This record gives sequence, structure tokens and C-alpha cells, in this order.
Amino acid sequence: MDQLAVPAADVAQARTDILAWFDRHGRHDLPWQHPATPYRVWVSEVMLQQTQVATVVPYFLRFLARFPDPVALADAPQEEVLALWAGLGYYARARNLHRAAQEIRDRHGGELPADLAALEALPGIGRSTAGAIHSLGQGRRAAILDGNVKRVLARWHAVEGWPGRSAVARHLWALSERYTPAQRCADYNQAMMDLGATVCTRRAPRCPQCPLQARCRARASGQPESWPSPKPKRDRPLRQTRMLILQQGNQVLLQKRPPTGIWGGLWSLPEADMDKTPERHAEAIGLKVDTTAHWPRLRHAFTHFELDIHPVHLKVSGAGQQVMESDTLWESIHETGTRAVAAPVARLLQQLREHTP
DNA sequence: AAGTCGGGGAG
DNA sequence: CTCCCAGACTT
Repeated sequence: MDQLAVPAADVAQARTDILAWFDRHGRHDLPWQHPATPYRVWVSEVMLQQTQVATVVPYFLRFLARFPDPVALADAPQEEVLALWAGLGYYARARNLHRAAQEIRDRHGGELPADLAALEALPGIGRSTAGAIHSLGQGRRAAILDGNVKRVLARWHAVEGWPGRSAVARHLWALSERYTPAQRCADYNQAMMDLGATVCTRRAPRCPQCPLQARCRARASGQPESWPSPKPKRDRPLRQTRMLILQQGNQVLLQKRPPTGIWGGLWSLPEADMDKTPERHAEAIGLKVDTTAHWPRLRHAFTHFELDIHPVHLKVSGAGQQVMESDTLWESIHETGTRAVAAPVARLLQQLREHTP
């Protein structure tokens, strides 16, 4: 492995340059840095998985105000955890965070374990997140490999191939481990993330401001944007669904989604097949339809498919005798704003509130 | 190794 | 519109 043959003197000089850059130009005022407790670093790292810093900040502040420590989080109902997560996406992160907090409460005395392997054994904490907690939150030496570090290392050493491929990932992990220092590891890791976020950006990298410019092979090629290799493209299928906005008086019918799958554990509107009329669907669950209105189509994009949501607003009556499943409820339209719902459902409920006196 | 899982920022 | 972001988990 030629990347591991980097001479010790070069490794040492690179670390020095990166840390000097960090002292002058790194980010030192992110909310989870003050104080950088293991718990706060953990929550921030999980929120930051596949999510940009600017998006996370308000969620982080709300979350920490409500759940200031692992035990507070562990003792809360999952419903409340999901409600504070609603809108962030990847809701398995919230469910795993909650489960991990309960393990921390029950098996680790309410504090995050100081052992790297024990961290990684907790649900929702993989190798990189464990390394981040261990270094940034616990002051120990551990390598990380997030999107920023991948990009910096891939350019620095002109690593070919999409980082999602395991061979490429192994290569990048080896590089990360090679450069990660024992001294000032937290600053070094933060520096690498800051470099990727503010200098070695995906497009239009600011190479003249980079402490690695003289040793960067991508820079030397004249096309630094060519690294890392992009993810292989796949066509995204377009799916159709119908969402029923069943209104009775000032109430609307909500349905809790299964614990796994899309929007797992969140509240939603009942979905109906496109090949059956919405009136028929409403009548099938014992509701009498008074009026029907088709709302404009909502297109929602996921990573691997697109979803066309066809909302139908039905004013109904006769729900009093209907036996309700435990996963459905009638909610006052004006109180739907506080439930954990997916983004497009939140949009529909907001429209409903605006059209309801 | 490939697929699943959200939502939004930025060009 | 496209790409991808402080990734982890399942199969």
C-alpha cells in the first residue's frame, strides 16, 4: 500500500500545517463545541449524518434544551424524540439515538462509554461517528472518515474510485488512520472537517487558501474537482400515491406509520391506492363522504425514487361508531402542527389549517 | 456489495 | 433540474 509508505517526516509536517491552519481559520464557534461534552458531540454527530451544518443547528439547540443529558433522552417517550426530529429526515437516526440513550442509562451508568468499541456497539454509531465522539468529545485519539475527510484525502492523494466502494473506503480509512495524530487529535479532526467544508469544497475549491496545496495531487493535476469520483448514476423510478385528508368537523384523521420503512414511526395521512376512488376508500372504513376536492399534486424526491402525492380532501361524517385502530386518531386540525410528521405531510396539514377557520 | 433511509442547500 | 451532505444499517 503506497499510501502507507508516506514518510514519517511528511506525515508530521502535514499535521503541523493542518493544525496551524486550524488555529487561524478553523471553525471554533459551532454550538456543540461549547461545551464539547461526549453527549453533545454524539447528538450533533448523529444529526450531522448526511445533513449539512446549517440545517442541523436549530434542531440541535431545540433537542439539547429538551434533552440535556442521556438519561433525560432515555426517559422520554419515543414520540417526543421523533417530534423534535421531524423535518430532519433519516428517522432511524432518532430511533437509534433513543435506544442508545436507554442502553447508556441501563448499562453505562448514564454516561457515554469511554471505550471506542463500546461506542461503536451502540445503535446508530458507526466507525466514523464513534471516532468523532472519542476524539472531539473525549479527548482521545481516533480517526474519522466523513464526507469532508473523504474529499480532502481523496484529492490530497488522488485516490481513484467512488468512496462508496469498499476498496476505496478501505484506502481512505488507511490514510485517515495514518495522518491522525495522538496529540491534538480533536483539533486535527475538526480541522479536516473544516477544510472540507470551507476550503476543499465539492465545487470550486479554494486551493490557494489550503495548507495542503503544495502536496495535493489533485491540485497538481489542475482538476481538483475531479476527486472524489462521483457515485454511479441510477435512474430514479417515479411512484404514485394518494393521501386522504379526511376531515370531520374541525378534526382530521392521522395514521401512525409502521416503525420501519419510509417515515417510520411518524404520523401521516392515510394512503390509498390510485385505482380505487377515494370515496370508496372512505366508505370502506365507515365514513360517509359529503364533499370531495382534489388538491394539486405534490412531488417529493427521495434518494432512490420520486413520489407523486395526490392529496384528496374529503369532508366526512359518521366516524362516531367506527372502531378505531390503535394506530389512527382524530386530531384537531389546529393542533396538528406539533406532531411528528414527514415534510410533505406537514405541508398538507398546514394547507388544511389555512383553509379551516 | 448493493439497497434502504429524508430533506434541503447550492450551483 | 442535479448532486450530495459530520453515515449506519440491513440483506
